[in-house]
Amino acid sequence: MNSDANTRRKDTRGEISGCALRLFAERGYAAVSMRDIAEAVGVRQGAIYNHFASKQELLAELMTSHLEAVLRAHEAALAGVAGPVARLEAFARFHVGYHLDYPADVFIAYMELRSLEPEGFRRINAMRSRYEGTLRAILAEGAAAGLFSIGDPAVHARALLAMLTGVTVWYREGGRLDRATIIEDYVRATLQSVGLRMPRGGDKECSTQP
Amino acid sequence: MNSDANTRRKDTRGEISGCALRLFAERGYAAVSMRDIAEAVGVRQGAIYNHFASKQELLAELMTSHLEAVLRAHEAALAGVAGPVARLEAFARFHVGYHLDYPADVFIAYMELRSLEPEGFRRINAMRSRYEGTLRAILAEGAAAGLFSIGDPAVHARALLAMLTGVTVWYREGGRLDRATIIEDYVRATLQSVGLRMPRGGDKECSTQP
DNA sequence: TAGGTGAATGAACGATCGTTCACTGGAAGA
DNA sequence: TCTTCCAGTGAACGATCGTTCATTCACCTA
Repeated sequence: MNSDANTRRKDTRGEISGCALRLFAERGYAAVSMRDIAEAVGVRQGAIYNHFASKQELLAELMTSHLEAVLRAHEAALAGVAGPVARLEAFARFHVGYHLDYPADVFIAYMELRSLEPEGFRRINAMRSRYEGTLRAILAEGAAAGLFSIGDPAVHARALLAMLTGVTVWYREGGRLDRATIIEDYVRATLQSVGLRMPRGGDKECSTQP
Repeated sequence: MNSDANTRRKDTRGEISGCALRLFAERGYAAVSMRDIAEAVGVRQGAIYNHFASKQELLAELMTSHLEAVLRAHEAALAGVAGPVARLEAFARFHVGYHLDYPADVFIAYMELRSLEPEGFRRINAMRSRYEGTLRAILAEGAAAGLFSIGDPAVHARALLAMLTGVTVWYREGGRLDRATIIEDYVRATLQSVGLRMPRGGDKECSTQP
């Protein structure tokens, strides 16, 4: 029963993170109290402070670990992919897929930046800028090579990030459309937005067939 | 001095709306207190209740009047415009332009839906759905006519709305790019995203010139 | 000039906020 | 078996929350 004990061993810290993540995403940082989080975990409010120094640190921790995971996964997804077109497609595919898998993490990282106090804001905003910068670089490279037809690369990068991230706002598991279809739609919109035609021929191109 | 008196006559209700709008947009509904709003207006907190029944009603009022204005302006912008391509361009041009003019209103209407209590939520969400529906109809019509190359029209509509609305997140007056340039970039991205090439020839097409 | 009216005040309310802390209980190491 | 020690408790703190209300004030009408 030793491994069982290890498996079942309560991971209060992890549960606090998970519940706080969900609640912050649902209602917003300011609208969630430490008592709400404690109740969701199944402890009293004092217990949280055995694991996190403050509500603010809890938020910063959630955002930091999320952004570190995003940057790691993002670098892995683009590693070895060469050329602006292929890299843009890989970026879009990764971004939407990751956001479908971790909607709450992403939503918080985008929405609650303003809830961070200056120090945490600077650190976490720098990580976000790094991510945005890689997309901007792809777009600038493609435009310089004459492959993309876009206006300002920085504007287009922000436009695409907003579009791709927006999937978290409406997507719900078990809805009308499956994950793969949604990703393909967003990838298509992304590639076409820079003036490309579809990556591959016209399979499943038709939009009106049921 | 009569007209002067009328002109200078204090419009406390209007000032409360304006300050609340700005503060809600900056910090979020839950993070702004009635005392914060009162201080911004220059009155004590009790005075607000002479004009609004509650904080919740104040939020609902802001969102309702904004959405009514958007729907009115949107219908005017699309009136008489025929054909999916022209209508899509008009939609994108209107949406970005309006959002550049009223970023705080728009930001609140998108972000604070979850802060509304059930009744207000239903009413205001219905208005938002109406707006989204007109874009979805344009896309479906264009796809059915074989003009647009898109996946699911509902997905693409949400993708475009997220992209176009995202301009409010980063745009600041007096920045590097002027209003007209930004609008053109977003219009181009929108039209190209459905598989169209640029609306008009190649003037100011180059993306790398300074 | 007297009376009426709507807006602003400022103190107060009960509730809830983030946070602290002396304590308790139970499992791990000696 | 005894000791140690961390995690959890539950009450309490000062502050702040949305809201109320008796009162005061300034202005319009008659």
